[in-house]
Amino acid sequence: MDYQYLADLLFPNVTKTPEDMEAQYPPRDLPEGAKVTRFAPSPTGFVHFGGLFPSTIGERLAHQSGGVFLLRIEDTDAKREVEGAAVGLVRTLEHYGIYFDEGAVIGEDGNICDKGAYGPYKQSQRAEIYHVYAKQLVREGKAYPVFTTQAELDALNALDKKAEIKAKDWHEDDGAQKEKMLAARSFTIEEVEAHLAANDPFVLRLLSDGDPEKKIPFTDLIKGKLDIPENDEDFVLLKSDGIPTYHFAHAVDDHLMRTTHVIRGEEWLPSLAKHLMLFRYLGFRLPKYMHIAQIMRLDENGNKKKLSKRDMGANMDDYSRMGYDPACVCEYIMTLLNSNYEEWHMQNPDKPYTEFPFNIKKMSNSGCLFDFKKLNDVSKNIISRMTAEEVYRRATEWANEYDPAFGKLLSHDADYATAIFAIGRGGKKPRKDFATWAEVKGYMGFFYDEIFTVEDAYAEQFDKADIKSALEKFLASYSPADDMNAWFDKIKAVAEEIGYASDMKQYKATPDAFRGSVADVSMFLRVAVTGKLNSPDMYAVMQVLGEDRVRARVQNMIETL
RNA sequence: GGCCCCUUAGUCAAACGGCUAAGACGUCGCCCUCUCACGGCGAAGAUAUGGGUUCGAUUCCCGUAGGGGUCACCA
Repeated sequence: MDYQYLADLLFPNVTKTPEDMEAQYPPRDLPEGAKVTRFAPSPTGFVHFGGLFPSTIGERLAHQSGGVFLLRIEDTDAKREVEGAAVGLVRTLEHYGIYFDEGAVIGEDGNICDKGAYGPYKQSQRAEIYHVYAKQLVREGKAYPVFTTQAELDALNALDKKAEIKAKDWHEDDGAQKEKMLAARSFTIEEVEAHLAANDPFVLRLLSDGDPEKKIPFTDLIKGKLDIPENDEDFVLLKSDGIPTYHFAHAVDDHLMRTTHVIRGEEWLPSLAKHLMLFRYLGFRLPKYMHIAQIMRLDENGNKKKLSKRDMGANMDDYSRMGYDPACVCEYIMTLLNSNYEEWHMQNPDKPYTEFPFNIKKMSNSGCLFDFKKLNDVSKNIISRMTAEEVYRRATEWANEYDPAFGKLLSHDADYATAIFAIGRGGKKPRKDFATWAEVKGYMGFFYDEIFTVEDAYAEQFDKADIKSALEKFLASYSPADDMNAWFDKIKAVAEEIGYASDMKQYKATPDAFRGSVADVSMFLRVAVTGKLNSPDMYAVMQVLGEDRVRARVQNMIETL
């Protein structure tokens, strides 16, 4: 067979050569050891929690080494593409502090556009480039066309692929599949000419020379040494619309974009053999690979399952809705990514995670379960270290979007709100009251008369006459000018006046000698003033609330009893 | 089913082949304390399993089991 002739027949318009491509996309001029990484999502929806892992790793490795981190949009499947998804992806990644040096960025018109010399960065715009290499492979007898009629193609597209595959009985189908593949390899130039004349579409398949009995030694940066069986499948390179499959695009793009480290999920491990063959056929130098373990969830039977789109916690936008601060999510991701991160963070509590020396060797090779409890703990710690102003700003931002009524209350008096957030903040042992901005309202909503309420039931467990008399006595002596000790001495005095113990040690030793204790008196005040059974320090609460509100609420309680 | 990956407490995990197998989250108890939160102290809890190699195995090798992934003109 005259492969040069076949190549010209199939790709008459391709005049450029791989050498031209090499000249157009030369090796990058970067310092020794600089890594070029990329995030390459397909624009089929939102950013998945699992997607934040490879992108965080890529970002860290590139920027830590003085390299380049780029975004490539893998939109080779027009059928699955979701309108506007690419823009959404970029915005969400930005929300989590992930920025790209190069690739697809959001332009001034709000649409995706290119930045950098190695583009285009949308695969759908790179058809010409792929065809150069496709033609080269045909010319070398390493790839061949398989024709179908338009009618057959339409029928194929109409099938629900996933459902069809699921129903398939693999071991019975295997042999037939193979025979079909081998049959497709034999064709004549005349047949090709006839098909082309009839305008029949074709796919381009790789002509595999592999033997799966033979194993290729391979080292993955995370998984370690692996033995990969050679690929023996004539897989599709170009689909009938001329757009490449993932495999072909991966080889061409990552070579021409000069990617040094390919970071992707371990679900790609089974197709690695295809990629090894492609890089060999194309004469490309193989990049380093990092196949990262999947994030798992528990299914109803208690088994681990890959965290997938529909699962709780999969959509990164959900975290915003739930009120998780992006900084907290990033922190949690770092703890999962590098096992020594937490130790480092304890030693460097004030440094941002970008200063942490990210280490590929410290990455886990097995999939971990997503743990909200741990996320909450990490979040509480981070928020507890923020200043009151910062907490106010972020909580208000969140509320304005997801709870506008509460957002309005917060915004109405910034100083008041900030004073509330300042309670118990700062110092070595700050309060850790909330892990999400959504919890803020429940914690401090009582400071606002608009949403302040008292559950009647709270007073039921005490003697109403005692409560009333304690509150009245409190009002008689209360002065906002008192310092904390003076304030508490007055509470103790009230306790004694109504026959309650003012000394807790004494009360605990002989509880039967008293009707109650100063703790109970404090509780009367707490219920009256906060409407809750627990609250931050009552002195601090009253100071922030101010005399008018305190008196009004206590008075109201007295009248209600 | 074939192929591939994985396996240390409930979860995340540390341990050049070498002390009583770290630490964090969670759980429970005690202390501190005007309640809560914080903090302090403590407890329970793990090398899936069977063989080998070795003076010695969580670590290396083989088998078994379990879990996961993948097998498209999807990525």
